Amino acid sequence: MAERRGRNVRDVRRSNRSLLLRHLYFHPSSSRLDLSRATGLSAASVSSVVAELIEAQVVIESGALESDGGRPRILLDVAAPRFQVIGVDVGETRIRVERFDLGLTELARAEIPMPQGREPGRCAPGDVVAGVAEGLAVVGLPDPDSGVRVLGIGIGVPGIVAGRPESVVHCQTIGWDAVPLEALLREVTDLPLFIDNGANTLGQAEMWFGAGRGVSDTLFLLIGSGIGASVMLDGVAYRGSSTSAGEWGHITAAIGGRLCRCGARGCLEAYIGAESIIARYAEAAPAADAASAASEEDALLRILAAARREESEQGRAARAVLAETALHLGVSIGNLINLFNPERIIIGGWAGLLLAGDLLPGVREVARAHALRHPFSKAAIEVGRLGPDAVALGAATLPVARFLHTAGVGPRSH
Amino acid sequence: MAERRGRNVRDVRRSNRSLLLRHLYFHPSSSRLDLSRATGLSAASVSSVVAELIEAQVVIESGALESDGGRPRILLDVAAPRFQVIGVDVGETRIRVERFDLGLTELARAEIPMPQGREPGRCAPGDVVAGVAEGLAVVGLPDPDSGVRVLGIGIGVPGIVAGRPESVVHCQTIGWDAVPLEALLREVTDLPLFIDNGANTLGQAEMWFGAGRGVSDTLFLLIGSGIGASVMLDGVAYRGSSTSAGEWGHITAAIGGRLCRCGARGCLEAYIGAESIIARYAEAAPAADAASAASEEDALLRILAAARREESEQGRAARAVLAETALHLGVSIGNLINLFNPERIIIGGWAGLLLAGDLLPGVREVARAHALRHPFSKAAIEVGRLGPDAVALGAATLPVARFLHTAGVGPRSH
DNA sequence: ACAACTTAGTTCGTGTTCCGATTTAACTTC
DNA sequence: GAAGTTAAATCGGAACACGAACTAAGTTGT
Repeated sequence: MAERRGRNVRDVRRSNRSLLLRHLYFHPSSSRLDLSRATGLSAASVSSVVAELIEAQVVIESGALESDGGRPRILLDVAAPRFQVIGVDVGETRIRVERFDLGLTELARAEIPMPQGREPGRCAPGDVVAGVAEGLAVVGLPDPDSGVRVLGIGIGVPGIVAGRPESVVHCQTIGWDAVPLEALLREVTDLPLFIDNGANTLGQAEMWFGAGRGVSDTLFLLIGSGIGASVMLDGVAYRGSSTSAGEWGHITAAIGGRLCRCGARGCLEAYIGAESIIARYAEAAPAADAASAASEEDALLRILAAARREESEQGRAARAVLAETALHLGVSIGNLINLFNPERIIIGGWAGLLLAGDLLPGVREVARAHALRHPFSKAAIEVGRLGPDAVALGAATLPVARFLHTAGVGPRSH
Repeated sequence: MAERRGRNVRDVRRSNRSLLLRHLYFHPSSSRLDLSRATGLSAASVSSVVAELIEAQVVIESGALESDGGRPRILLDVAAPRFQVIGVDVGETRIRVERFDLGLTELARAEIPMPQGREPGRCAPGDVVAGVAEGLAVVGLPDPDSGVRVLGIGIGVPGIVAGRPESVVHCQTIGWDAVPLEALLREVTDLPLFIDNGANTLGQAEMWFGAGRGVSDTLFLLIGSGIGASVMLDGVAYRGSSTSAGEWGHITAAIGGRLCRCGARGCLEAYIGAESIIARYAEAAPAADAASAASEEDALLRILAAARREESEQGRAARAVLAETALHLGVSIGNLINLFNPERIIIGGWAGLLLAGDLLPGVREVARAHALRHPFSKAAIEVGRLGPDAVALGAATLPVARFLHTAGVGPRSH
């Protein structure tokens, strides 16, 4: 128990350097005095650490503020253009690769469709690696002579990421069992790799730039074709003892209930995921036109539209299916509130964003009825702000987070 | 985000002092060299810090090890007899108060029955305060001239403990809403108070001295008349944003299901708690003798015995009720494994310990069938080792934990 | 126009702290 | 009793944050 190592006097500097850099990253254009006040460090210490960061070209003086009666403040900023990161979103149907600068301004992007194998929803690890390699080639790298350093590649995948130090990916729904993705990808790149669950990376993006800003205990619910969740405790993703925490999709919502694509019965995903909503509607209203939809997104939009048509048979069927979805989502959110006592619950994913418009009030009410009063009153249930395409953005935050943590003195080739 | 304060060079000393003291507490009779090796601190630093702790009379030299060819090791120990703590278990039917030394060796105990009010299961806050005061008087305090310092009183209560800095207790089942227990108790004692949920304190006891030793991510499930849980992440209780995390009893196990004593329908407690088991058996086998049992414990024992009688009507009813209980417990454990990815799940509480003998294999199997393969394979489902009476012991760990954290330099009257 | 303010940032001396090297302490073994 | 061995203490050096004093770079008032 409590086997943390003893602290060194140099750890103090490391910790303070990282603290100042993080503050500067999330509060751009601060002066040294701002930093001093925000962190509690003395002005002398801030001066000293900032000088070091400027010396290392991690921070730059970016201007000065108009004076109001004294010496003007010199504004500091992270030297965002000098560092770049790459974010990858491995989806079941396509791979998206984006290149960003340190400030996560997008510089280039590529989208590679996945070859659909014999069985739908199954993709070979080799195809994913090839797709990532192709995407990396398209987005390119900065000119090696420019002095720009690429910090690493963050990758969001639709499965459980386990194993240390080499990441291994499990995903029952697409048939991956202990795929050594990190080792496979190392064949196509030398850059540091940061692999995480896609729900986690999307949640991370919302924490940094979306509905989770400044909140520490947050649950991010990703509702797409299937569903997943990311548990953010104390501002960072909680991973559990073997990095698979937050597997929300396959908790049992109804014993002996509907068959799920994972093979079990009564999984929550079989009531909330878009695939299941579409299937349930097709069962309830066989004559409906949803089957002819071009995509899942299109099909879900048609169901939402049908639900608004008062008198038709299909309207009744659509309303029943959506009501069942809202009921299960609300109950599950109530349960999560009791278990985790979060400050905020964020609903995201492409289906979640589509559904939230019509369903959110009902979901809130069901959650209220099924949660204890006290924790419910502290939990805000909100909709994600970033859209479903932020998985790559969130993945790119992973190398950035490492950089901020090490304050640029990590393993560098310098 | 990340608004931690800057670190000081004196924080290093504080942190190392606490680290060494904690190590010494959990690994008694270590030498300075043992400490150095275990913490990574240099021998010089260990010497210096230990000298300080000895000077402060927090640590003593307690002997020497036989030499094996060189200077013998001097053994160090925490000066346990110089410090005492008090643990209180506030139950629905009785209050237990125990006095311990720092090593949590019991020195005195008292058990005060609670006056049963008009409605069963409702107890007035005033009665609790009076009961605690009476218990404190019985266990007494050390002689003021002895130099023994009492670090504080830890209190485990059956409800949600919220509020800072003054603890306020909510409990829907016994009718407490925002009871300012800390303020009320301050009327009867001047000692520092540490109030927490009883499931948390019992879980804490298991973490320090029972089935959770050395494990960091653990869920402790308390099954008594009602049920509760304690979520231990990274070795300490996770409390959520407003300290009510782990409210496992009133998550919804079946939508529109059995009526729970909290007023909602389908709560897990209505399927797993001893009160519900007894009620369900009484419904299924009205002729049974369980109703005449002297206590809930007695009633549950009779149901377990009935279930073992092959051919009787009552045996079938008992088996059906217990099977339903095992099913819901297993499903819920499977869900918790998916969500939290714990290293260990510990079943405790008086009813949990009684049930585990017969039900555990079935519960494990159900959990396996309802959890994802990967996280299930990492989670051990075990039975608590400390018995149900360790709530007071666990409560007493709270002031001890604070003492170890501050290494004896906290707010002292010295 | 120039002194008097005002605010931002730097420099410097001081006190803590950990650490490596060396020394001292306390044994055993030959 | 000399040599060897292991444990612990001591000492000087380096890293660090901090407070106080100081410098820099403006505005304001007369």
